Amino acid sequence: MYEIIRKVPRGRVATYAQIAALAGVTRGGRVAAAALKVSQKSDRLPWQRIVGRASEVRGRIAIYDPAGAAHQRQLLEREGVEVTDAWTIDLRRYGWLPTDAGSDRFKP
DNA sequence: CAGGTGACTCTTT
DNA sequence: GAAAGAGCCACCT
Repeated sequence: MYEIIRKVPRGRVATYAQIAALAGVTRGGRVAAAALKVSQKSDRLPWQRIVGRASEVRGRIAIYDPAGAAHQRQLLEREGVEVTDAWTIDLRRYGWLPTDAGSDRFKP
């Protein structure tokens, strides 16, 4: 799962459910979230690019801790992702399409 | 084996 | 569209 997360390109974001699905876990949003929660800094993951899915076209920063959320926001903006005042991201503009990185490396 | 949990999300109002 | 509620899945007690 970490390998999949590392494939999300700069300036793009993916949802927890999306990561889980690519890892073979349908409706495993919470699982992906848990995986990130226990990850260590040494894992060098672009964790800031994984967001919750607020609707069909909107992603939302899912960090509850205000400081952590602000941090994620800063990291995203630094790489060109626009985050709204409501802590949401337009997935139509910044959402990652797995085909971008060649999903062929994933074997069911 | 039963029950609880959560950086989630899908469906129904 | 937004707001609730009910699911869901891997893990841990």
